[in-house]
Amino acid sequence: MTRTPGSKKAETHAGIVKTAARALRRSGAAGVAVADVMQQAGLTHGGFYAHFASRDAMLAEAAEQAAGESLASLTRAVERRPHPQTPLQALVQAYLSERHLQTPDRGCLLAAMGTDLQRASPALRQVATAQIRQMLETVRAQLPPGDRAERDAAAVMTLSAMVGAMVIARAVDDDAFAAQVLADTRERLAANAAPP
Amino acid sequence: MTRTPGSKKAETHAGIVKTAARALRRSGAAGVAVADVMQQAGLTHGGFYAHFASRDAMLAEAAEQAAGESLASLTRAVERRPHPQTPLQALVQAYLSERHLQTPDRGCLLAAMGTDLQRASPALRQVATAQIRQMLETVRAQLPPGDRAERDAAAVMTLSAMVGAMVIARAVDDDAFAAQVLADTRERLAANAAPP
DNA sequence: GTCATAATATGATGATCATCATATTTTTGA
DNA sequence: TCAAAAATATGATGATCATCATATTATGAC
Repeated sequence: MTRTPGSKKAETHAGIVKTAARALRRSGAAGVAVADVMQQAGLTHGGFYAHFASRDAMLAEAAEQAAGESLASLTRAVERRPHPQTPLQALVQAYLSERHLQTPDRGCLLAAMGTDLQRASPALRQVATAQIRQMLETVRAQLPPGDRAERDAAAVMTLSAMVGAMVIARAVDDDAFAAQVLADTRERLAANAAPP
Repeated sequence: MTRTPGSKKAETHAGIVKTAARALRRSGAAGVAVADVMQQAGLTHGGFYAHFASRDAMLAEAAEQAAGESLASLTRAVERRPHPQTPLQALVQAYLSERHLQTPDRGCLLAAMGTDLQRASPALRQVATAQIRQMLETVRAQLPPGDRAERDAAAVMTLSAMVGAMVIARAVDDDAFAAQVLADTRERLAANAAPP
């Protein structure tokens, strides 16, 4: 009835979701093929519907996994920041880094497939909405003090700029231009955060 | 040999491109089907390859059309701004408007399918890169004076925030939240632009 | 070790889609 | 008006893909 102890199914399921979370960021929502994900997870396509009600359901789980991973990675970057850096600087630098630019499949879901969400299934959008709220909360927690509305607005603007800059940097076919977009946005966000 | 005067082919071609420019923003790069575009343009699918070497080639032309349309619309908004508004305010308000939120197929290409570009054909990326440079130039032209590097950086940050905010606002499944994201970003960008 | 059952694999099925070959219609120059 | 050329339509073809039906294999209780 409930899950037998020692059952392997949950592990297999989690493996598929992890694989799908990478695929979703590498290929976008429309680019994820059920059979490909199963193969990359070391399985064949047939067992898929023993794990998910539909491809959409898998994508929703994958999105949650992906967003969780990248939020954890940002939090880690803030915790392990080198001494002179403020928490906000650490967060912004980690997000707008060369490393993040080059590894979409390990990074932020929004930067990888954010524009697919406006066309996505309700389940996927719901997951994404919750994750966006969490990201905003994480950014807000690093901001200097101020009244509530002001901090909220600053968090929204900061997250928007981070996401937009990464979308643009990944879109262009000129590496130097991409690097400049990231550098300029990092610099201006830092300037905003610390007005001396 | 060259185009006969009075030939209708160029008009038909332009019509297909215009239709495709809408479809590209409505459905994303992966969602545009050749036969659908042709039908929406009032034609059948068979003639397609008399107009384009491939689907990719059509998408590249469509992207150029789309970006041109939306840049023109932004420029118009700046020119026709009501009196007390600065040019930058007019631009930001037009971009981060409820109207733009609701009509992706008439708006900014980046907000509609920006995250597809990292996976797009070289031809499409090249068009997109050129259009991003033009958008940056347009933003820069509205900024208050300052040295060159400073204005460039401010333009990059402003465009990034505009694009990111629209991507986020369209992604979420909560209208009030979406409106708040736009409002907060508008407010903070205005504050940045006019530091008294 | 054996058997019931859970988990996974094999192998369709029908739909969608880009592309192309060929036929038909429209246009144009005389 | 009429035929050559241009433009568009009709109708494959083969590929990809989500989903499902059925067969096979692995697992754990006894």
